[in-house]
Amino acid sequence: MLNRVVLLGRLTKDPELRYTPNGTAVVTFTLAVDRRMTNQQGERETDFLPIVVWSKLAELCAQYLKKGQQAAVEGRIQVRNYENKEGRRVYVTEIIADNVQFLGGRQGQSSDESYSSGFERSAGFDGGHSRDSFDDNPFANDQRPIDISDDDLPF
Amino acid sequence: MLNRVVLLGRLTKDPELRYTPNGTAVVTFTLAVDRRMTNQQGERETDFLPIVVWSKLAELCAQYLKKGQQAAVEGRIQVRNYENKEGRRVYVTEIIADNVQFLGGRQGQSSDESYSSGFERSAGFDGGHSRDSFDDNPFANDQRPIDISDDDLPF
Amino acid sequence: MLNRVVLLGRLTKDPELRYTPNGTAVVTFTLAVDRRMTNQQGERETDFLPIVVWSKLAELCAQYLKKGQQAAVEGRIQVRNYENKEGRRVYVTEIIADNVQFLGGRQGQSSDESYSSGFERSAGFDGGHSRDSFDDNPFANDQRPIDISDDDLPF
Amino acid sequence: MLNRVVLLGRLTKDPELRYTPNGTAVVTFTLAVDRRMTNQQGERETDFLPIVVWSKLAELCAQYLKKGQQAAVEGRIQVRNYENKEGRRVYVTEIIADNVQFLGGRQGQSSDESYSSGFERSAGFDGGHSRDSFDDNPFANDQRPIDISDDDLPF
DNA sequence: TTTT
DNA sequence: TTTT
Repeated sequence: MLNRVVLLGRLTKDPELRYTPNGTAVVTFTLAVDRRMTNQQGERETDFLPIVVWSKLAELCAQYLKKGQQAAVEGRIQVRNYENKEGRRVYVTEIIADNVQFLGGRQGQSSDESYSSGFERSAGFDGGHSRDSFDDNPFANDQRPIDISDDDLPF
Repeated sequence: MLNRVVLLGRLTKDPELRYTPNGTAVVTFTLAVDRRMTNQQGERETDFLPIVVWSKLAELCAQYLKKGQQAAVEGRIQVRNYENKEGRRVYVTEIIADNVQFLGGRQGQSSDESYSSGFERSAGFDGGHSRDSFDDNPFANDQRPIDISDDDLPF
Repeated sequence: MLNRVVLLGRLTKDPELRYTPNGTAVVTFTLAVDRRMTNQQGERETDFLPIVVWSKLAELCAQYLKKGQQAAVEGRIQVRNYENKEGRRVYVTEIIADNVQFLGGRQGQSSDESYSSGFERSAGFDGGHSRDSFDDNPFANDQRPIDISDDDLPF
Repeated sequence: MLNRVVLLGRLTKDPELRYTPNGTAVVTFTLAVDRRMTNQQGERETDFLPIVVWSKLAELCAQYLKKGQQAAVEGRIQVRNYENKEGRRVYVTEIIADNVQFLGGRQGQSSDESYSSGFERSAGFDGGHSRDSFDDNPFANDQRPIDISDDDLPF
């Protein structure tokens, strides 16, 4: 009915660009959004929110956004679910963006850093964690199998 | 930094009111929000979004909102995580509401229905389902142990 | 860049449907939106916000919305300006809606009331007021000459 | 009831800081927000939206925001009206902000430029225009008499 | 697991 | 100029 989200934060990594079998572009990235209020211990916490962008805008994001850069994201919250290898239904909450504004990157942005973030990514997000443990992590949307169905298209 | 959500939908059940050890009220409910677009099969899908409301507003929600009623909810998206009994970290995405507007209920609202939904609630939300299967469900926020910590307070 | 508005309020009158020379539908109405806080005198004030809707959605609004009904409106703020008959530039702030949700009408809604509001409308909105006094009123968007230009189309 | 706005744009001038008789800070500035769509002539238009910020946040804005800088603004739309010297009621639409995020300034930001924008301001916003013509301009909120009433406080 |  |  009415489902609108506006976020401002920073990319935790370079965006991941993929294509559906039909050739539609999809980009995913995580936006680190600081909370305005500090917690009881006086620390500022951060929410890590998974963003999904489709089509032309996806390609623009892949081209212009990099790890550490600020972005404003507008879209809607959506819940996707799938069955993991243990036969459990896993629910994933994502923001499907229809407007992304690229804001200035971080100050000392060197191409080195960009490269290294590319490397981190190809080396695997998941580090020493087992694949399974991520499957139940709703933010591990970058880990899901490459076969994005064209059913996921939001239009 | 900037994290704003506005939703319009219907309650899937009566809200659940609880209190922290310190006596702060918390209400949780699920909002069924229809998507604007139909999917490839021409069906209109629905997102079920977990809402959390604190303090005075929580008590107003518990008092005035009932299963099936429409509500407009304004707040922010937040991610909570905890360890389930299998030692896995489970992530839960919720909307922490700071403004809830009560819109007209459904037409043929009989007190019977209200009563029965009240009964369901006091009888336990979880019914015949196993505890485990809920633990990895990010929307199963009502299933988490009764001991809501005062650390969860968003102010 | 990013310009998003979400409102919840009531129509002060039936919507006004018009067509551009090209045949595109435009609907305008005013949404009465109560403020959450009361003022220093303890009164609850209301903002009267001019809404503009184009195309198919305009026709749906004209068909389903009536004076007194609640609506949720999503869109963007826009400023239009024109020259009045005294040669002064007049600025008008409006919300260009791209999503309107029709919420329940007022309780005792009789067809009589609908009829009478329809009558008021066809009898002329402007009543005994002079044309001039409206021209400098930014909310008098319904008073502007019937010749809506196709340049006003937001797409 | 529900009235939420989120904007992303650039300051057209340095913010104007003033104080109510009671000593509460108010800052006003205009945010230039580009439209996403170009018009029929293929030009990208811009909306100039008047922002008002109160209290502590006002002082932070005065301190950190400068002409040309990007800001994300969250708040609500409000309509104020007053009588101009000709006895006409003038309506002013403003965004009352309750969250302002300071984003990177423009590239070559020299203190010179800041100074010059300060100068422009003290020289008068109004340039060669007559006072009267501004009075009917809803964006001329910086021109209104210095006597901001404490009644304008939004809390 | 779900609302109309 | 206004809605409940």
